[in-house]
Amino acid sequence: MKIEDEIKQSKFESEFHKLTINVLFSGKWINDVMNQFHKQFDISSQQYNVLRILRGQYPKAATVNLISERMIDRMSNVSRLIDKLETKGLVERSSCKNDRRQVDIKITNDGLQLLKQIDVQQAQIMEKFNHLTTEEAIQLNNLLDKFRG
Amino acid sequence: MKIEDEIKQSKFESEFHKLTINVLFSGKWINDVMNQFHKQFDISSQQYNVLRILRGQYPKAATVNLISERMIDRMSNVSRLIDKLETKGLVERSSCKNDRRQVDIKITNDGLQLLKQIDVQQAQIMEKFNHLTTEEAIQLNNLLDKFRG
DNA sequence: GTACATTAAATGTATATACATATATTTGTA
DNA sequence: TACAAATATATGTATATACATTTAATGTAC
Repeated sequence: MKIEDEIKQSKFESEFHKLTINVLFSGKWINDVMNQFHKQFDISSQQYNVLRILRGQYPKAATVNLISERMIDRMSNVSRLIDKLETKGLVERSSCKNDRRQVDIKITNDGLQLLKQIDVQQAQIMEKFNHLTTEEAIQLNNLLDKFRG
Repeated sequence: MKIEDEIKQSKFESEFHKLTINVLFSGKWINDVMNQFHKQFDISSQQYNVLRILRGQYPKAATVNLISERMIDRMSNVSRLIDKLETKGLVERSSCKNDRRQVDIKITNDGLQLLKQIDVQQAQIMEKFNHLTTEEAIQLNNLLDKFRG
């Protein structure tokens, strides 16, 4: 569906103005899709993002800082996200020996299990959302990178 | 900057998975840029979006429903956004004669003035952010529309 | 070693958001 | 007409987010 129709606006000041709105809208759209999907697993998309980062480090631990740097949403409050995940038993904290300011965060077996469970369904659902060829996806990735400068 | 570097992730499951993250990231990125910019005018990007919609209708009034349909972020609580704008004297509410359930919302002169003031600076700033040719912008708009399906 | 700046993480707080529910009005229909 | 269903907006509430501040540990200059 064209962005003009999505937000019922027929005219834009320029192709670039339209693009700004299109990027904003598409970001929110995919964010909603993901949030909706993750809800059934009782985690937010941000929490999912943290779990993915921790699995990427596994079996090494990660620090709050490392997680922040790799998150899609930089503004997130990682400490409190970790609180939530810790309460659910999906991650565990332990103080870092080398630098006692830091906190080592590791994904638990339960966390890894949950991700595995999500992976399967996510792959299926993402299939349905993929309306682009690989060529087009590459092109879109490159244009978005260039858009941000 | 490539998305790989933005979130320090070198590998993605597929070009499409990377794309999902790229769209999410780019949306949040432009959202942050806009929020930061609008802050100096003491309004949020959502409030700005509402003002733009109201200017588009001017001198006609708009209803809460019409605004909702045209907003970039559909999930917004338009009633409370209008509260904020009304307090600042940028919009005014009046009950609709034809249908007393509806509320007529109109941008005030102060609201129009503020938008005019924002327009000038926004155009300048957006210039700096435009790293694409018109051809590329058109292409990116089309690919995003196709991405959402 | 002491003093001061820097860094890592956590916390406080105000505002924003998501989602359910309430209130008022209108519409459709028996 | 009466009464249920639908619609438009507003409100209640729990959670999330943005941003400033705090606490603790480390690094650095003297």
